[in-house]
This record gives sequence, structure tokens and C-alpha cells, in this order.
Amino acid sequence: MYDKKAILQDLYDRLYKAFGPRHWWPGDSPFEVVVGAILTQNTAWRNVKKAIGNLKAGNLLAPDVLYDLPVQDLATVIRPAGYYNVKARRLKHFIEFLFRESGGDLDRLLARDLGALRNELLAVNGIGPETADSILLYAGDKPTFVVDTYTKRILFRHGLMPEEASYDEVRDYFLDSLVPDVAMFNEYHALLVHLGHTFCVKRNPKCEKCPAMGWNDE
DNA sequence: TGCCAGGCCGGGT
DNA sequence: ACCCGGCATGGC
Repeated sequence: MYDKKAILQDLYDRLYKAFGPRHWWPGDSPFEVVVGAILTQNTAWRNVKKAIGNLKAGNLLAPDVLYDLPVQDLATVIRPAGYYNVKARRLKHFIEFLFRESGGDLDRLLARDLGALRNELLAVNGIGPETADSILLYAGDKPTFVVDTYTKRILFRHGLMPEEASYDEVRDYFLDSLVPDVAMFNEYHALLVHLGHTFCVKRNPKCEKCPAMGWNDE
């Protein structure tokens, strides 16, 4: 049998073998990754793509441009992403933080130490743990682990974590079990999301995919 | 047609 | 320290 740590490496190996590389994050630049990370909060990516498409079409996908764009106008542009009023404010909060900290230079901001930058990001209104870790890993190439609803659900269904486990408990489980590697952490989270997309949503009696995964037992 | 999607905040116990 | 309502569009 596996010990609690080895099973996470085994899970990764199996997912990679089954699905192959996912080529994440879908985004052309670190700044686009940051914007996408905020826009995708509790939102399907296909809707985020429309919003990012709008930003690109208006040549708005740059820190200095968004800094000057009225929040009301920003909300209109990102409308397809949903929660557009709160997300417009959240984007503005990040942009203000970016200019306050590094004069709008994202590369310089991302050059900071992982632990310190994580705390600073978490202090920005609208950036929680998953958004912070997504930015750090996918825009900053830093060895942190991104935990989302799929991650928790998959670990819970396999009896690896209690359902009520906190974000940091799940994250620490990965960080304590795996040899730190940015490319692998990148791939691992993408594979977990892919598994979530592919096989199951919730423990739903009407879901035809759940029985095949043994997730509707009891 | 209702349910779900790559969360997070603020106010109330 | 939790718990919960609010935030909103688009696809299946």
C-alpha cells in the first residue's frame, strides 16, 4: 500500500499518463495570467475567454491602460465573465497594488520572494488563496500549489482529506508530499482540473459518469 | 429549465 | 473562528 505522501506522486504519474501535458496556463503573458486568475473566480473559463477577448480587442490588456480606465468602463468590457462589478473593482485593486509596489512593472513585482509576495497578494482586496497561488505559479513560475474545488473534491472522494479541510491544509499536504518543481506543480493542478472537467461535477445521482468512478457509492 | 462554473468579501453569530 | 448571502453571465 501507499503512504499518504507517496500516493500524491502516484496520482500525478497516473494523471499525466492518462491525459498528457495540459499546456497551462492559457494566456500569452504574465499580466494576462493575472487578469485571467481574477476573472475566473467561480466562473467557467469559456466566459473568461470572452472577457479577455474584449480586453484585447480594445487594446486594454496592459497595466497602464487599465490604471487609467474608469472602473465602470472596465466592468462593461468584462461583462461576459460574470460578477463584472466586483471583478472590475478587484482588477483595479490589483493594478493599484502593482503601481504602488513596483510602478506598474509586473516582472519586478514577480521577482519577489514567494512567501513575502504571497502575503502581499493576500492583502489585496479580491485576491484570495487560490488566486494568489495561481498568480505565483502561473505568472511568477514560483513553486506553490494551487488548490481549487476540483482538488478538494478529488482528494475527498479518494479518502485522502476530510471534506472540511481548509485551503492551507490541502495545499500543505501537496507541498509536504512532493519534491518542489514548478513545471510539475503547474502540470499537476492542470491535470486535476482536467479530471474534474472530464469525469464528474458533484455526487449527483443523475450524473452518469460518477458510477464509473465509484463516486456514487453510498 | 435549472444547475453549474478553475472564489472572495463582509456582516452576523 | 466559522457561517452565510451576495455577486452574474453563458452553456449544457
